[in-house]
Amino acid sequence: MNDHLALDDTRIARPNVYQLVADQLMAEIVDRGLGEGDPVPTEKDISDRYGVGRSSVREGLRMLESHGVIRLSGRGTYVVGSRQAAMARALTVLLGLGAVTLIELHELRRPIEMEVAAKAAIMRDEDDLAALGEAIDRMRSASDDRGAALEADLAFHLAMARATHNGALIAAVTGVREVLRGLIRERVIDMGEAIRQHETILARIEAQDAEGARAAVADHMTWIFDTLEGGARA
Amino acid sequence: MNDHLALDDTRIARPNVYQLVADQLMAEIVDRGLGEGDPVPTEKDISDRYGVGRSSVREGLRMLESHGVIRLSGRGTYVVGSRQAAMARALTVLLGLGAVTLIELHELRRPIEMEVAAKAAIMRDEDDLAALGEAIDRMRSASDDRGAALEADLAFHLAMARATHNGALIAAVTGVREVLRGLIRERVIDMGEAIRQHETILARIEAQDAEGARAAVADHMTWIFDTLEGGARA
DNA sequence: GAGAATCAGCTTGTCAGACAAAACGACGAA
DNA sequence: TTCGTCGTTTTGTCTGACAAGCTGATTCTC
Repeated sequence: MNDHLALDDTRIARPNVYQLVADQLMAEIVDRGLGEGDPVPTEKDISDRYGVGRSSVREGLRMLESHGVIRLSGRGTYVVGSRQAAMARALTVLLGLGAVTLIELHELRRPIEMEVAAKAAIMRDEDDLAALGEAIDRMRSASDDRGAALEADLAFHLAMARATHNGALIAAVTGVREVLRGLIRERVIDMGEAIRQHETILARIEAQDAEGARAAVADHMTWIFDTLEGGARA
Repeated sequence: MNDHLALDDTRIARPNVYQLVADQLMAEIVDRGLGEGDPVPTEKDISDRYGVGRSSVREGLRMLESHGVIRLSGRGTYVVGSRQAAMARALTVLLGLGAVTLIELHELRRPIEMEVAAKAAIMRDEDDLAALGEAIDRMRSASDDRGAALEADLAFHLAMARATHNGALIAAVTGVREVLRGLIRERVIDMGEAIRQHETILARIEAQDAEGARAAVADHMTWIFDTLEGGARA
């Protein structure tokens, strides 16, 4: 009731209550250091504490939910969502709008993964190497279960992103991974060759050979692209 | 050990009405080919046509609004938003959550811009070259107005992305650009040097020299990073 | 007749209340 | 201890209400 703003000069828009609720709630999540799965206050709680109607609270919650900042637990209450979900949501929207195709998305993925490999070679620690090795082991042991093998494949790329210790690269790889997951699942992939390529990449990262890792991932991306595009011809 | 089925795949999710409204409305925008600024049906119209309450319609609208798919026109009604807004929104959320820092974002930007330059050198047509040249001209003529010069700088990078004719690269550059705009605006930049670097990049693109363009952008990104990081020490 | 003032209507913003469905928690019974 | 019951809590959804801002038509004034 104390909002008295001048709106003629710049693009300053009078903030809506639902927007304020969303901003405030996000600040609260960050300030309290809430992590994935931690409970979010109930609608009534927020409504009472901020002195706003439940409709406005729900609209604010929808904004956070659509970015994956919060999600509905199976039991009907809200909890904090994944920290990197926002990128995947945005890419899904762009695909839905037809502003981006899967081929184009792969052309964006390629330079990102190459940079990730180079940076991972420099920044990786022992835990990162262990995670990368474990992902390859899972690819080997699950070579008869295509679904599990592909999950292990994706886990390798995520572990490589984590090894960079760069949040933006992790978010980008995670987002692209989520969106491509459905596409890749339908393709027939030569798992033996995939494992060999991942081993090469890991060897370069282990040797802290940034340019070697970058080149190995470049080859890997080219191979994946050819595989996917060949299957996509229909 | 993880042999039981992941519940993600088999989970039965009863769709919420607001989610259905958001999906349906987005499908309607795509099917009708609505572009930026085109009007979106009113809340009452949607409510009547879908036979759902206005609350649910508003919650669905909030989901689309938070991704930039729709926005409020100055005149109080909804219109279709920018096609690439979703990426910028996602990055803003990630920054707000503290999952990404501006330095990390720049480390993501660098390989993307390099790939953009290389691809632009191959894909560019005459219109693209004209747009790139015009952006540099605007940088020159506005060298006394720092705000206008920076806008022209950003316009150059956007024109370069457009020259790739790849929606994913355009969205990525646009998103990063929007988020970095605020940061860059506060920094003192040597405009003469910036113009020289842009001219070098354009010359390589014009010559269809993909690797030369990539290297020129790499130098440009390194220079920008040093400038920003120097100013960020506080 | 031309222009200005007014007024009715539409659209969004916000709140309050109502009820159903699902889940939780406490409490007592077997 | 285990199980079933029942009241409470929380989300999902709809309806109704009113304020504020804008649009467009009508009416009034010169």
